[in-house]
Amino acid sequence: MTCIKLAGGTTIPKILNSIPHSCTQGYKVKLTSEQAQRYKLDNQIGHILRKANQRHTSIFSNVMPSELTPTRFAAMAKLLESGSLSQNELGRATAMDIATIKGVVDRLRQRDLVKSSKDPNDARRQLITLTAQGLKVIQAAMTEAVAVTEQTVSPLSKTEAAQLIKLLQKIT
Amino acid sequence: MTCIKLAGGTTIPKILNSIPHSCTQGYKVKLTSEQAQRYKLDNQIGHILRKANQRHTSIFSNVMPSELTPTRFAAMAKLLESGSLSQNELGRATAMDIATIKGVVDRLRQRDLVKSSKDPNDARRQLITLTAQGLKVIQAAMTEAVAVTEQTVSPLSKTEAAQLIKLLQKIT
DNA sequence: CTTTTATCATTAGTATACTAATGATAAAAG
DNA sequence: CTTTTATCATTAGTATACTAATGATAAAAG
Repeated sequence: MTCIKLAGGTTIPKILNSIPHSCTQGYKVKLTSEQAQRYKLDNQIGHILRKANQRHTSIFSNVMPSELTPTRFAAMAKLLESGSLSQNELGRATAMDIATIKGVVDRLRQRDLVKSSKDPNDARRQLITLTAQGLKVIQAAMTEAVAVTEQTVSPLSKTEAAQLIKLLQKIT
Repeated sequence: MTCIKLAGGTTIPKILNSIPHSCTQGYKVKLTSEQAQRYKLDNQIGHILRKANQRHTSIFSNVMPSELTPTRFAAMAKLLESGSLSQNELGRATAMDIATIKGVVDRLRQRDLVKSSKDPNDARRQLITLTAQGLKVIQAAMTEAVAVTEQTVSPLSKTEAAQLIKLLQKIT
């Protein structure tokens, strides 16, 4: 990359000069050399995470039936794992806040994949349960989920895929 | 994990038994042993990606001024890198589809961080440009972005962080 | 030049994903 | 038992993130 030298010895990418004239009035470069290194958006962890997530979601929707989204799958998979849970418990178990899990559960209910009932032991709680149809759907989806994961990590070797999962879990 | 044995030699986690009675009518286990291995939601790459992304977004909003979100930052950082771009070009450069980038640009315009003008050479295009204030904001934000990245990968060693970025880029 | 195709941007609709405020109920503290 | 605190769920609001349809304009094909 072509760089230019600033007073003080700091260099920044040349491309900075391409910002429009109207914006450069009183423009003062305050980037440290470290920042100049990290400058590229495409090397920022957040941006890459977002893009990786995007690709996974795309694979998911190609492989899975249209009634299932990643969050709906997560909620149903967790219900299969754990049995009935209150709505908030299900949210915590799938990393969704109370407002998000409510929307997900509402849409699953609309499609008759889960049902909710009052907890007899706690009047505050809605117990969320898989319906018979929901059970069928999530069982079939578990098979496809394997394919989604495989396709997502297909650019990686088995060792790399395991390494990636390990590292991601550390920053979660 | 406690497991139970099925006809055919396949085992599944015991916890499967905790699904409600109403759902187990006619229940047939169809999981392969491979699926039983991959069963846990928390080992699925998609789920971990989603959670890692969640943590990053949370760090971002703690560190950055409230007027900036990850996508707004990405759009403005790209404008700083590349100068004026058409709305669609900016979307492609930041991995946002046309509808998403429109919303982001609209909100940046509302806050007077970017402005748009007709491209004199192509009547279809809106040229998006940083405003003077937008330039100030994104420059200050670049400093903070370093902190966001550092905090996000803080559970990792430098080697691990570099490794993670390399692997993520491969599946993007 | 005219027709076809591609690109650009907008709009309506659906689905996450969060904050903040609210009211109901349960658990803990006194 | 009564007060305080915590938990549960709902609601309104804002912000990504996508699909699909639409109309305007530009580029390519004929």
